Amino acid sequence: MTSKNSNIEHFKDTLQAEGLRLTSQRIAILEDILASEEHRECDDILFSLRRNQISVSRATVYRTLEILEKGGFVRKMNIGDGRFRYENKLPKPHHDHMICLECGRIIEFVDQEIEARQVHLTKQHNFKLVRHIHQLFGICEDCQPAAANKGV
Amino acid sequence: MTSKNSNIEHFKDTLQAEGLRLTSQRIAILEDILASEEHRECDDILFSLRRNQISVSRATVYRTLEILEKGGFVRKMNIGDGRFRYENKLPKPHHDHMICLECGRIIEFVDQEIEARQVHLTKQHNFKLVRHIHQLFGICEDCQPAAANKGV
DNA sequence: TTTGTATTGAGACTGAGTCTCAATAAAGCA
DNA sequence: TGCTTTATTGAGACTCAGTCTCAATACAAA
Repeated sequence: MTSKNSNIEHFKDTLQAEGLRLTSQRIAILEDILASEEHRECDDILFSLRRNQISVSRATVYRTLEILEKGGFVRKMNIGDGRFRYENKLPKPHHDHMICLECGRIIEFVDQEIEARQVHLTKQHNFKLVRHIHQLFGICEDCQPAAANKGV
Repeated sequence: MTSKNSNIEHFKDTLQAEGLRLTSQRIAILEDILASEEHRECDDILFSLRRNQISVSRATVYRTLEILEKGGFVRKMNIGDGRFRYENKLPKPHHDHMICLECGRIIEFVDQEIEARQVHLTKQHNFKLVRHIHQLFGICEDCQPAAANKGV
């Protein structure tokens, strides 16, 4: 609760620094994201808000997600299926993702050796690394029996 | 030329095996792709064909790219900007990409250590690895002076 | 050559995400 | 507190890559 409130305070400061206003919609969206550890698409967030009797338009969710992304509150990710996912970024160190092709489950991972190799490789090409995407697609533990039955 | 013809033969076999027909449009699209080492989007291929006086509809290019992808002739890639890129996959071993945020240039790379770590990490999670995406975004050598002037 | 059917082209359609604009509501100020 | 300025919101129009439809065309087996 304390950390949640401090996040709201931090958000307030971020908005003020940019000359943006603190609205009930923006707070509701941030709170909804802080309360979830999932990797959700815009409509998941929209419907989650609606379940809590909070009515916000889709446009406002997209607009707020953009502000939250720029402010470092959420991470926007593309898993290649045409829709962006957003995850609560605040308490988390950097990580990449394993994505189950069967059930969509997302497992987070980090590996220092890979991180170091990336730096090494980009240096070789005199390429200034800004960010990276590393996604491992496959079948998660739970889906392997099911996938085998389907001949995958 | 010999290898190009053998690729066309291979394509012919692939089509036949699936009960699909060998049409002039399909050959033209494959030839255009075989002649390029770039990572192009659908319209780049379409316009390249038009420059060579070959008229094919956009729908047919998309349909053929799907067949070529399934047959292992092309690789479809998503660099997160909302449009898919296609690259000639035939003579190439597996590789990943560094993508310049300034000019869009794509540099290919492979690293056996990273490949090995991926296998190791997925095994730890009892996750069956099928494919992966590893993209390093940043500023390429040529764009670094330009980017510095813009304050990037 | 005929015939059955896969393929093509043109344009309608889809769906995620963005934009527009009138109505609303923060927030600084009197 | 009320006033005023201007950012924000909501609804729906719009965009754009990619897919689908369907009548016309053209492979390819006989």
